[in-house]
Amino acid sequence: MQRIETMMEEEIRILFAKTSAKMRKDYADSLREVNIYVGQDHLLWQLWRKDGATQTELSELMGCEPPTLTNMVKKLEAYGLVTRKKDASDARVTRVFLTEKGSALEYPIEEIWRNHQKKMLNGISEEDRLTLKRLLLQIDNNLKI
Amino acid sequence: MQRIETMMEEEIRILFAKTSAKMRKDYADSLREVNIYVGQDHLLWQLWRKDGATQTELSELMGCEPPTLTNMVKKLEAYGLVTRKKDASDARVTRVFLTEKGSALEYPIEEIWRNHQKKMLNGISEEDRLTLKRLLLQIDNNLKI
DNA sequence: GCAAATTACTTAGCCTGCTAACTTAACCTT
DNA sequence: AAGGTTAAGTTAGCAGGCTAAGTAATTTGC
Repeated sequence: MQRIETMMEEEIRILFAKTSAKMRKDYADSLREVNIYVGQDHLLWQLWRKDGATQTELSELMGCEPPTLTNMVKKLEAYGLVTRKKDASDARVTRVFLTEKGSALEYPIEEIWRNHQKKMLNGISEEDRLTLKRLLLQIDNNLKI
Repeated sequence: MQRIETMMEEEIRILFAKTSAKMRKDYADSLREVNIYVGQDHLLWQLWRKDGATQTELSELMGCEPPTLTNMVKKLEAYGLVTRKKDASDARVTRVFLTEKGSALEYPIEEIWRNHQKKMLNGISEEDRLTLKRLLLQIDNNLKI
């Protein structure tokens, strides 16, 4: 009994890691069409919702550490998708703005999202989707602290 | 209607990415206790099951690309956890073996796994665990090809 | 039996992502 | 107003992970 449960937990852990890695890989392939890497779309998404956000705001929204954001912004700046401007009222703060090229990616990337979601959730009922969502939230919550 | 479904899919996609990133992070913290990085435990695990596996076998079992494996093995070799030996019958093949230090990590790392699984699945019923497993398998399968 | 194709692995060069340690600017606090 | 603390970013250095291109050994196919 105990043995079976332990085995199942192991399988879930491994399955979870395996599935999320595969999702990421599959997604990376799609994003290559628009010359973007996984994670960068997330940053752009935040800017589509709030252009001119500060780097601290962005790293909090994205759930990543400040150095990760610094690097990513630098790269997107090198690609010509965003620009950085120092905040007028607080010289410590840097705000990130979309360029025209960065804004133009919104629709193509949303299209990639839609396709990816459709592919990933194919054949899964509405009820199961709700359950999956609930379980993910619970796991997410279990990992707090 | 359509709008709601689209939003939910977006949330699942984002939630999934968020939760798996958090799992990885939380897990990385635990593994730091034994001076190991996420992914390296997976390689060691394969060797505990099959010491002396070839690199191609390992990269297939782990679902990663050969260069990823080359790098990881190199690092574990530098740490003194594994050694590499050329195969006698086929000079192209490299086999990976555990050192004593590498074997010794089996129990501590299994303990970390158990704790992590317990924490992650806390409060989730047996039925829900089965559902989660089924959904993960389905998503995994959807992403094939 | 020898050239061509395949296999196993490596190298180089990107990327995300992390921690630790640092800089600079702003804010308290006495 | 000087000195310490906090806050926002950066730099350096290390991981995993990828693709593209290269090397060397083994098969295959004529």
